[in-house]
Amino acid sequence: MRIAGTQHVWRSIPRDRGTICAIIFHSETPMKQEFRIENIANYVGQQVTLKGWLYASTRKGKLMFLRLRDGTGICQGVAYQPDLGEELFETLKRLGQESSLIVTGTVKENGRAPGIPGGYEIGIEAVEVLQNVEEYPITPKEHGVDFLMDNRHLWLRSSKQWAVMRVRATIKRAIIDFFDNNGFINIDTPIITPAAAEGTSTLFEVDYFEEKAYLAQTGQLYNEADIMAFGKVYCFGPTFRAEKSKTRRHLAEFWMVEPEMAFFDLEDLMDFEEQFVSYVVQTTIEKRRAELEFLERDLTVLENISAPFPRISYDEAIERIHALREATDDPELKEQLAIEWGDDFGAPHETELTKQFDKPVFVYGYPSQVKAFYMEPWPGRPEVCKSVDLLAPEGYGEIIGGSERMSDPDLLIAAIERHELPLEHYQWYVDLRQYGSVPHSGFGLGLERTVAWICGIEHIRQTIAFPRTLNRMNP
RNA sequence: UCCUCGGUAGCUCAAUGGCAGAGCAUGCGGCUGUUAACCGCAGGGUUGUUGGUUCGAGUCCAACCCGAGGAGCCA
Repeated sequence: MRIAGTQHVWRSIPRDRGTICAIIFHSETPMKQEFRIENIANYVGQQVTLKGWLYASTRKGKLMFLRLRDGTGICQGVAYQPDLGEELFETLKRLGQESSLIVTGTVKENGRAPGIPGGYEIGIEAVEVLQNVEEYPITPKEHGVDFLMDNRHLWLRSSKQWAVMRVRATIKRAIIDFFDNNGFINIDTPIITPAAAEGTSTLFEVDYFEEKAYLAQTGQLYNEADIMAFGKVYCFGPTFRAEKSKTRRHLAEFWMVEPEMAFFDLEDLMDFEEQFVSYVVQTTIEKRRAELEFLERDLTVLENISAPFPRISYDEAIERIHALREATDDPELKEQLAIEWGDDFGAPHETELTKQFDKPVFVYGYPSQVKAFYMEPWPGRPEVCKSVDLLAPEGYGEIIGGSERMSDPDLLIAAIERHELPLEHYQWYVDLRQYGSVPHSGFGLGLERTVAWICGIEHIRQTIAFPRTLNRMNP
């Protein structure tokens, strides 16, 4: 992990008296200072060189406005024919959208100038055209989803998609920082696994040297082994679900961060989760305000996200949904909200429930029958488990699922048998309860759902560069 | 897997069963403060596929293909 403004350079040293060593060099200026649009405010009055692409252009006679991208932002370039000369101005006039170019000019402050961040423009003095583009498919007009997804490799250049990916990267970084700064160690868990880890979802099958194997749906079970060695761990990687699900919050391949903590009970887990989510949201607002504002996200809603979050039991949630169902006059909603104790929540239940809160809400103590086999039973209520989901507000639904894990080996074996899972594949997992078992808890947070919520965007497919959905694997 | 909607120019969409259209994009021309600019001219079509009804099908019927929204399932 690189820290801002620093760089670690590994230089291997030749063998010297039988030892191999390495020296870490530390420097304040990792790279030659290059102009970047995101830092344009620091360059007012200076001549800069912008290496990038033409995002859009418009002109009015001998005056021309070019919207330029360099990967870090968008800024306006202004070209005036009498200053530039006829030949260069003609060249600019003929540039198509997404032409690659190197522009030299002087930065000026101007409130009228659009961009991210806006308010600055470059008075163009010279241009080197690397490639002039004839006809770029994505025009600055409306397009359909199918077309845009077919052109996802180009769509990523569009400013909204670009802004979402910038926010995503920051969220991911904030997640990693939070764990690294709170005593966690990052351990990678396997992607190829011999059996369904949770026994609850459909998996992608792969051929593993002529033996059946599956793409991982979670790293959690391995995390449980890891905490007995390291105390607190997290894994953060791709996760695969083969459900033929077709909704705005489902991907076949998505990224999940899963922390696991030894000597942690359900109460500790909720305390920890609300600190974690608050940190991620506040850090993202701080570092990506321009992008979130460009996405027209209501930041007052996000600024309110701080611990503590409301906590309700599954029993209370069911009562609230029953009351909502009584109160509504909409027959369709009445139908959708039908639920009995013991059922899992569907999307409409979560949506209506979370509308009652302006922060994420914990729902704890789900019926064991709707949850994975490894969750600790509630003391005195064996039909309920020590699970907790965190539901995001504004209808974004479950972003975290977690629980206290079973710590008793006999209970665990019984649960594995009850779920008809192959015990031989779980023997190592049972071992963890036989050699120094401790109470422990953990959770999984879906990165894309979190990005969708923080960015305030409709569909999860726009929160990952190249989404894998039921009907799409290309590009 | 189920329900609903859609597929016409590169893109977004029109077209009572009767000549295949517009805007954007592209090319050419005009304009000194544009924000998806504006004005004029030009080129651009196997109407998703197959079959059927009809004097005549983009339009009606059937099957299939592809996509979208939702449900279930899931984080």
